[in-house]
Parts: sequence; C-alpha cells; structure tokens
Amino acid sequence: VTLATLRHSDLDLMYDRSRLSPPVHEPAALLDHPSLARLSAFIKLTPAELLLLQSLGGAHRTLKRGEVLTDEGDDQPRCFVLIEGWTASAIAFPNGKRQIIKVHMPGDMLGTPSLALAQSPESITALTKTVVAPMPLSALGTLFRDAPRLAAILYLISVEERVMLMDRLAALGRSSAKERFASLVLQIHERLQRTSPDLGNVIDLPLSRIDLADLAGITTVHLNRVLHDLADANVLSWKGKTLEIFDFAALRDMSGLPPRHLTSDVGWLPPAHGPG
Amino acid sequence: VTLATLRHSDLDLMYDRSRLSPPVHEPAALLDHPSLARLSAFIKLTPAELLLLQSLGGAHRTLKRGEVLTDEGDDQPRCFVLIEGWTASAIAFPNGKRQIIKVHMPGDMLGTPSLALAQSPESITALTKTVVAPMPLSALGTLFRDAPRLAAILYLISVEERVMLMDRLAALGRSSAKERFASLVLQIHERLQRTSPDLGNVIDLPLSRIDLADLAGITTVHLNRVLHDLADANVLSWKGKTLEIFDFAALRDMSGLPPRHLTSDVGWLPPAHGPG
DNA sequence: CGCTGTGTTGACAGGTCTCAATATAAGTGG
DNA sequence: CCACTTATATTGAGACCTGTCAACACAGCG
Repeated sequence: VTLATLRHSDLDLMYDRSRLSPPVHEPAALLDHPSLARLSAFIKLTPAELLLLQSLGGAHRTLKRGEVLTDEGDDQPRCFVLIEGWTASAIAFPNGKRQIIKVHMPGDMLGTPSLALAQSPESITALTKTVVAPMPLSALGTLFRDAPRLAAILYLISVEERVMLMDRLAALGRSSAKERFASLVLQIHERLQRTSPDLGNVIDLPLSRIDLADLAGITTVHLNRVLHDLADANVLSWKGKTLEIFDFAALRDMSGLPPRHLTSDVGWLPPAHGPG
Repeated sequence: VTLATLRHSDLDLMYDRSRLSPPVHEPAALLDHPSLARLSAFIKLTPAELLLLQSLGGAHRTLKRGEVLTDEGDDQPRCFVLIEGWTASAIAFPNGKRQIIKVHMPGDMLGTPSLALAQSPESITALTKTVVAPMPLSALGTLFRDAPRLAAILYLISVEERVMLMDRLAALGRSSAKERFASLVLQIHERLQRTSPDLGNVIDLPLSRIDLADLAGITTVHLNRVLHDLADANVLSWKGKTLEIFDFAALRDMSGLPPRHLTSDVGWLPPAHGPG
C-alpha cells in the first residue's frame, strides 16, 4: 500500500466508520480518536500520515474480559492497536507467580515485544471487554518505507515504553512495598492524564487486587496492608475499583521518582510525506 | 547527508580507521566490528547501509572509569554508540539508593531513553575506560529518511531492550535474591554470547560488588550471602571480577525465565536501499 | 442455589535490610 | 616506589518488612 494507491475503502479497515464523526474522509478529525493519542503525543500528524495509518490496520477483533490475546511462547509475532478497553501483559513463572509488566490503555500498541524474538516473552490478557485492531507485519514494513516520520514516532513510543519500564524496574529493585505502590499509582495517573488532561483525582480502574499486587510486585495480603496505611495517612482511598487520590505530593515523595515529561524537541524527525 | 553525497572522508567520523583491517573502504568487513554487532544481529547489512551508518557518527570521545556521560535530569537528549568499554545506566533515589537499569557493552546505543523525554531519566557512567561515538539527532533523522530498513532494525533493537527490561522487571518483582541474581547472570552471559559465540564459562566482568548489588536490586551484604550459597552449591564462583559458571541448568531453574532467542523472521522489513 | 474466584484479616516464619566492625584493595600524592 | 587515604569487600547480629499459611466474608456466575 502506498499513498498513491490509497482508496477510501481502505479507511474503514482500521477504524469503524460508524464510531467517527465527522466522517472518515476528514482524517484530521481522527486525531481525537484515543488510538491515535500515543502517536500524536510527540507531534501533530499530517492528513497524509493519518490516511496511511488507517490503511494499515486489519479488521477489528473483540475480546471478552479474561480472554487471552497472546500467550507466552507464541512463535508468531502479532501486533495490535488497542482501540477500546484495557489489557495486561504479564510474565509467568513456573512456580505460579506472575509479574504484570504493564497495563495497556486505548491507543497503546500490543505485542510489539514479540517482534524482536522467536517466541513472545509475554502473555496479553483482556482486563475488560476489549477491541483491538491487528497490525500486520507487512504494514509495519510499509510504514517504515513510506512514512519515515511516523516510523520515527513509533520509535519514540518504543523508547517511552522503555522509560516506563525503567521506572518500574527502579521501583521494584530499590523501594519498599508502599513506595512501589505509590510510584505505580502515579505512573498510571500520569498516563491517563496524558490523554485526559482534565482528569480529576477520582479514577475508575478495571484492576482487581490480584492485578494490582502482580503489578506492584507484592502479595495481595501485603497490598491490603499498604492500602490501609495509605488510607489511614489520608493519601488515597481505593474502594472496589475506584481510586481517589488526596495527596499527590505525599505519593511523589514516597515514589522517589520525578514525573516524566515527553519531549517537545522533535526537530530531528524526518520531514512528513504528503501535505503537512 | 544522503548516500549520493557520501565521501570517503566521511568514513572516518564514526570509526577509527587505524583500528580496522581491512581498510574502511571495504565496508562489509566492518560487520566484525563490535559496534555493529547489535545492528547486524537481525539481518546482514548491505554495503550501502554500512556506508550510511559510518557517515552519521561524530568524533570519538574517551571517558575514564567512573566518569559520567549523562546525568539524570540533563535536558539535552544525547545519544552515543558504545565503541569500547562498559558503561552503566542507573536511576538514583533521593535517599541515596540507586538501581542500575542496564550495563552496556560495545555496540550498544547509549542515551536513547532521553530521546523521548524533556529530561534524561538515567545517568550513564563509565565502568571502565570507555570510547563512545556521539550520534547527533540529525543523523537519526537522516537514518529514518534514507535508510528505512536500518531504521526498522533500530526499532527492533529498542524492542529487544524492552524485552530485557521486562525480564529484569519480572525477576525483581517476583523472585528471591538468589533467583534475581541467577537471572541476571544468565542475561549477561546471553548478551555476551550473542557477540562471542565461542564464549566459555569463565567471564571477566568489570563490575564491583556494589554494581552487582545495584543491578540485582539487593544489598551488597546480602549479595555476599547469595554468592556463598551459589558457590557452596557448585553453581558458580565469582572471585574478584572473574565469574565462572559451573551449572547453567541450575541457574536457569532458579531464574524461572526461558532463554530469549532473537527472531529470524524479518521478512517484513522494508527493502534495503542501495546495492544489497 | 451452590460454586468458584476474589477480597480481607490474623498469626507466624523467614528473607532481607540495617547497623557495625574489620579486612582488603585501589587510588593518591609525596 | 612507598605511605597514606579512601573505597570496596566481607562477615556477624539483630530488627523489620514481607511472604506464607489459614480462615472466613463476599461477589459473580452458571
């Protein structure tokens, strides 16, 4: 697929036309779609880039809560764009323990770690009812060939993912359970705020206590102790699936890590193809 | 810089001609150079790609052991290719603790995490006498514009880095000190073996006990207990800076993580530019 | 309605950290 | 090259954090 051969019928492949308004032949409007939030976080995309992006996706796929999208060891690399819902990627141990590496929100790319390996290192599970758009490998090749600026943005996003992992790694390696949990909460809040700037201090999160514990690298038993402590100290309350944050400064102090701001210094990106 | 404008005088920018034989105008020979090991791990580079690569680097810079290349908070993104020696990137906490995120070996790219952020999230320190080649941002742009296949390989390398972080994250989150250490040793061995296939079971590593502890996410005090245990169990011995591994299977069992094999399925990569 | 998975709490054990002291190695300046 | 200083390495003892085990309440779901 090249820009020259793009047809309007291609546009429906990645995004459901019915969910969009104004209609899909006005690609700039797609900037609002959550699945483009990550891509447009660094720099505004051009209409031509949006057209290309949309031409690359496959038909949507829907998963129920708990359904597995990718299993550890799968030897066929498969990537998706998360359109709707939350998923979690995790590494399981032979002794039954597991570590959730990351929870994915709409706009995140799923399965990219499998691109580099012969077998997928992670399993991806739906935390909620979920809609994904497959991203065929050939589409990635097309993107690198025809849209160098988009490719560079994809690279930046991968780098951003690494930074998030670095922060988690530092937290798990060098802080207490309470501190781990604090940095986890802040990171999730930061990510949500990136797509919802007007996010308040009350958040609904589709995460069970087991998920939370597997994310923070502690047991559910101890997670409860941590939650109690933080509630007693009026830092936050987490009832059911509703998180309410009272004291961001206290959380930040506990975490020991600074907030991460995306760069705006993207002058080095190659020029966009097509009309800007 | 485009391929058409490449001059031989460009070739000396990235690699010291005197260290190479056969001479630099035979670019295929450069595949042997350690700094290209990572890039050529997925697919053999074409002469044109090698030429472009060499044209992108800046003048070498040498660091003494302990010297700092990048500090946390630096607001100017700066990337390098590690030519010689080892470095470590770490995140420090206000209370004085620090977590080493990764040790870098020749061929690794340094500083890429700073590309995505307004401030560098990590500090990079030389563990040995070190030689780096700066990689200006403009060069990255050129690479994405003129060498789509190289750009895609760069992306794959970033993904590979993420997988290594994922494994560390899982280890730090869900295993004991001994298990953390076992997976760390295996990962380092795996990385070394990727560039030295004939690597034996005796390795010299320029890592102090403090470095090791900061990598494994434990204290030096406890690291000593772990080392004793593993030596008593005839799994490995670590005298001074020399590691000798006796029982890989035992290490693998402890780690709980499988070995990671790079993919050979790179048919999706865009075509190489220039003569293949 | 029973069943299975999740959430919560208590008591206990064990792993890891902290503190402290000493031995050894590395680095520095004369 | 040596004496001095500093950083690193090692070991022990005690405290504390966190995991394990167990029991029970509760919710979701067939």
